[in-house]
Amino acid sequence: MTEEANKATSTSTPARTRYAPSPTGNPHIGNIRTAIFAYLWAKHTGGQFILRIEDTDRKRLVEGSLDNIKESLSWLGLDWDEGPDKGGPFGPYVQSERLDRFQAVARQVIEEGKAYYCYCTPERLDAVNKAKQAAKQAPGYDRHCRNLSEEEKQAALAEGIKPTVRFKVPLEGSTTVNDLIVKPLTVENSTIQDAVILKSDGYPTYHLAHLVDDHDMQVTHVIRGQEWLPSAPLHVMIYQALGWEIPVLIHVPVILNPPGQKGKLSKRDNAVSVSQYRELGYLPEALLNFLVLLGWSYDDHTEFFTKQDLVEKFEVSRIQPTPAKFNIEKLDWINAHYINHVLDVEDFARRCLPFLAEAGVISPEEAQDPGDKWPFIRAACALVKDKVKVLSEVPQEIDFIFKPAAALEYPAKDLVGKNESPAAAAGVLEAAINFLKEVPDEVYNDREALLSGLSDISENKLKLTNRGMMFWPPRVALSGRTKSPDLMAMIIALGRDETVQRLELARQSLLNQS
RNA sequence: GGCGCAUUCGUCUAGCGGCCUAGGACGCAUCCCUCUCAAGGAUGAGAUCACGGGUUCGAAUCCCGUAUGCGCUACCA
Repeated sequence: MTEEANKATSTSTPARTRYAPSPTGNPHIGNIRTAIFAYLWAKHTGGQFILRIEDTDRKRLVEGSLDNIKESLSWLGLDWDEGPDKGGPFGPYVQSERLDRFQAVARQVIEEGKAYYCYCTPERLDAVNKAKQAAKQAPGYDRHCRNLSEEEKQAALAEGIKPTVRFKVPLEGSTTVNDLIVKPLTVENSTIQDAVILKSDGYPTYHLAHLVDDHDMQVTHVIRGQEWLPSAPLHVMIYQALGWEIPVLIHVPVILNPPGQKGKLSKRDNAVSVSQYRELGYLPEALLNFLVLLGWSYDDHTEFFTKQDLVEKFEVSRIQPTPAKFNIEKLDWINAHYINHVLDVEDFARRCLPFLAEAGVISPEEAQDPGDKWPFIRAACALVKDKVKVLSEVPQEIDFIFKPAAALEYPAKDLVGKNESPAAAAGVLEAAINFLKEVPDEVYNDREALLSGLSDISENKLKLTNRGMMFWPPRVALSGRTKSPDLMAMIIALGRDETVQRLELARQSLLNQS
């Protein structure tokens, strides 16, 4: 590692990083991952993470975006130290509220002869582009206004044209961009356009705005998407023109579509926003864990990281320069791991509440405050905690618990299962009913005791050849399905009355059948 | 079209010149556990490190070309 890189990744100086989205809708999961990297690096070094809103394109604003952005970050646990409506020493943190500053900087560079007013109309720009393309030249601005005479300027102003401001790119030499994860990039200055830095409506473009703000807000590491790499040389030139120190640049690769699909992760066939994953039943800790591992690794074997682990172990230099494909199967695995092995029953059940309400299994009021029903709901959720991948699967897995016994619908032949005849299955049910009716509460509510009690009936009383024959009919009778949660757990969760009633109902239907 | 970045099992990755006959994980297959489904445990298939040239005693690791992928080429970010 070079000395410069060493300094850039040093943890002895607190880093100031930022997430600077445009309020143009729900933030894309790829941008969110970039935000995660920026957050982790700031926290790892004991620095600050800044949220800044880049709303300089008035045409693309989408109502409610800011709330979406804030909610996405909050849900994932990415709290920002400075930002809109939170404030901070370098506010405001919304670019449309900083116009004076951008315009002042633009004026300054013009006065220093490093930028100029451009009076070209969109029509002329378009014509120039077309002409260049027809001549098989690279498209771009022809620098027509770069050396306008005083008369020409006056004439344009007299016409009422509102000029833009363009940066005067040096005609000769080359510019080098140093990036922490991508190799140094050197380009000939002659290939760079005189980009617009201030639009005719008085708003800055990204090139000016982000740079001024990063400088003013003392951002030390610019962590952004790789789509910015081609314009990074321009940014370096502007920094140099301004005489400002260039922050450490880190261009993070994009996230690609899953195997089989081409291109960047797109919403056509995939969920691309944090809120979508939330609705699909993914846990924030799992999404965070997964996203971080998409393009970053700690070592050759660690897969699970809490936010705390990540803050401790995250290194920007270990971000992969290669775009990664989004692989939902791994996300599922990670999510299942958190549900099955990290969450406790109480926590899990609480997180299931909104999904149960959404599916109509419980009422919205109960989801808000389950009250007396909480132990029952919790027990129901506990039944499937170890088999579910996402929270949204829970309702369909346990709705049978909430239905009245008579509402369970299933083919009577399912009850027979491994038994030879409906009569045999009915016999099993009868024995189970008799047992469960009479057993004392301590036994009824003890999983192990129930198991041995039923096993005893199977082996000694009914002389069945395997336990499956004993457990199958009650399983179907209680759940109405052939794939169900643990039998003992269902018996306990349903309670004695409901259990016996369901078993009895099933027994009757078998008797009618035979 | 031009410019740029990238390239290790299907996927995410470890690897920063000899420890690599390339390691881990997801997924897949088989087996074990077992009252169904999961979970868990074990085993296995799966990459001549995109391809072709160099450099070197020695290359997945360095250099150059080609191919492929991705990005940029706006008064959008």
